[in-house]
Amino acid sequence: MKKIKSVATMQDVAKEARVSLKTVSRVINKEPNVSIKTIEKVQNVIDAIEYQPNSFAQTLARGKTKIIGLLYDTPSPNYISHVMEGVLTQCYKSDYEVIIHPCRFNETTLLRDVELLIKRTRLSGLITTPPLSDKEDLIDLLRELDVPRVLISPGTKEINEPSVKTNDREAAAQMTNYLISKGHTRIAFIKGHPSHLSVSDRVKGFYDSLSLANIICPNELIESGLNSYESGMDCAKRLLSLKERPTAIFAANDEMAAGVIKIAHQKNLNVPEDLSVVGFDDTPMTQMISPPLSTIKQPMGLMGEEAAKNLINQLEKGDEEKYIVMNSTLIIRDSVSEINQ
Amino acid sequence: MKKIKSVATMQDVAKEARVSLKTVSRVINKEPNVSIKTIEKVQNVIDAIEYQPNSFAQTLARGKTKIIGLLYDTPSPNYISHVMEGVLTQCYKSDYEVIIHPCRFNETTLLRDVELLIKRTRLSGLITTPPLSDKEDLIDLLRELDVPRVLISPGTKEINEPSVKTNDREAAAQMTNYLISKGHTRIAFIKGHPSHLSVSDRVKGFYDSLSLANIICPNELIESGLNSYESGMDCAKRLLSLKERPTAIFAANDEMAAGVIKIAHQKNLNVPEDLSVVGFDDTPMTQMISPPLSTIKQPMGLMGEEAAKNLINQLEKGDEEKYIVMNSTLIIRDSVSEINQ
DNA sequence: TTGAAATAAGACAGCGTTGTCATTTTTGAC
DNA sequence: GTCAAAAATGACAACGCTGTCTTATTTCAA
Repeated sequence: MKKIKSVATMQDVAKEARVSLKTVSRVINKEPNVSIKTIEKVQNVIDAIEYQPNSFAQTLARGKTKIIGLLYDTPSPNYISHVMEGVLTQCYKSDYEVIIHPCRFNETTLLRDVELLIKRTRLSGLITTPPLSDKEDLIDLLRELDVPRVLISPGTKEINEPSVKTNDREAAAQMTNYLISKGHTRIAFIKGHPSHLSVSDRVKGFYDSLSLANIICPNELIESGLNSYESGMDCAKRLLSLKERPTAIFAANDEMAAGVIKIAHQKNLNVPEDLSVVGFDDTPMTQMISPPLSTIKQPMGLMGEEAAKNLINQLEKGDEEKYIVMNSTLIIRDSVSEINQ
Repeated sequence: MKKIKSVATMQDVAKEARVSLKTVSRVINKEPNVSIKTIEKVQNVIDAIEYQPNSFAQTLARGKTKIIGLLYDTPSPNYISHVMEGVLTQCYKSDYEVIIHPCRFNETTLLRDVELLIKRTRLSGLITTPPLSDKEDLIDLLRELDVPRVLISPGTKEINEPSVKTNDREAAAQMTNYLISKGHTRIAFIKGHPSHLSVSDRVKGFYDSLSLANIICPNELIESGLNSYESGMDCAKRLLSLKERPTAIFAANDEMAAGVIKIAHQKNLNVPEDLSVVGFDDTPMTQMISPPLSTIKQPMGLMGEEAAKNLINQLEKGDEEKYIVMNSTLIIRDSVSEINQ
């Protein structure tokens, strides 16, 4: 059974334009040494017959792919879908395909899995999202396999890898300043999941701000959550049972902050009158709870774009490791009130 | 510069196993007419040198791809990421790649865009999500181009296309029954965005239940929202200013329901004591607002899986159009209370 | 034991590109 | 007008696999 050729090939273009295959190839890839006249001639034919290069043939002939992998492990749907959108837009512009690959941080087969993915798809570069960006054995593997990569929001500072991060520490400090400016001095902090370094590190900015203001934060005011709504409730229960209650609670993400508000209401505390609460991430839900939560917004879409841009530059121009830092911004809503004593 | 061959090729396997290229190919593709002895011999070599077929060469030789496209247009991040996960798992199992493609429903270039996507990537099948599943000119295009396809949650009943839907109508009726069973008779409904047929159609189940219970619903109790939190607030403002207020409000999605609760609180109405509210979708936020919202949960991940399964069956076994209906389930929380008069 | 049918294995061309190298054409200084 | 250098174009193999067709081997009834 003969295949019916449904789409035009380079052969067709060449014949129609009365040039060689190679010349068409040159035009398509914008290689030098083609006369303007020829370029026009060929381009006209390409447009006329709507020729689209066969990327599989290209890949085979070139010996390398134009595919970028995006690794993720159930961060919030909100986070991943925005980052993904950014990556997709950018890759689309540069003619790269994206392969989205869900992973399970804890599965023992993770490394093996990723290695197979790389071999199978021959992808040419990889973007990781938290918490995978902090998984050292994974990063080691990529380094070993010599896979160009960009890590989104790795938690560790010293990491020597191309990455895109936000200035969470500064933003957390700003938010703390804001609380202090409202008169709060007894401020609690709920840290994030220990394996989500980028989240659990947010406490640093908190300390920065406090020490600048000469406020000492007793240990009892620092809780460790697991990023979930439920864990936020648990931490809040403890914090709000303290003999001397905090007047404000800063949670390392919005879900936990929502848990705090829930418990506050259960204990008949009004937010923000009796207790100020702030979160981190600006998930859509923050506008729907009451009171609307003050929080910090990361430019997630842009981070995806920057990561892709960075990676593509590595691939095409051989640009070396680059660290990009983007700005998170304070979103002030109604969950904080002034304290006057 | 000679390329360094980093991965094994079929050639290597053939040489090592002392058979022809074609025989290796047969083993890999599980073609008949290979002796068990040979299969084992070849398989051993494959395992030993960790050979992975080059999918680009395969594709080129076979003349068709193993790629499935997933089209989406900003439904909620929650929705798309779950559906995506389902599609990915299923495709992964069957060795298909997935290309995720964001679209803009309203952009005039949409059709052109999708056509280019198809030509460029040579994808062999396509899955659409709402609201794209209802865009007739898009579906027509796919039919014209003869692209195998599965629509997720198309709104129109009569559509003659392979699809995966939920029994939203029945679920909405159940939810209404539930409200009626709690003594409510004056129940309002907030419809969804008109171009999201699957959402805006949810009102039908509402009517089904009412007429079965011989309850007449005056027009003033039917509002049209736009799926957003804000539009939910707008509708609620109107509904709660009615001379005779509804005792319960059923919103076609959770965001709008959250908007209703917000307005109720603003008007000093307690939910559920003074007003019962229910939603649709079971977004995570429903557990974090107060009170936690009763709602309807779609098996989003499974829908993605089924859609992919359905499509792959079409592609490989030539199975014809298939309509799959899945069950949505009621999630009862604390936003409804009994009425006693 | 023979021979025809069934089964197993291989040779080779092609899929649609790009890289390398060879060839032709153009350019411009003298 | 000449000729060397530069620019433009082309021929052809290769990328790694699969489809088609051919050939070798095994099976088993008579």
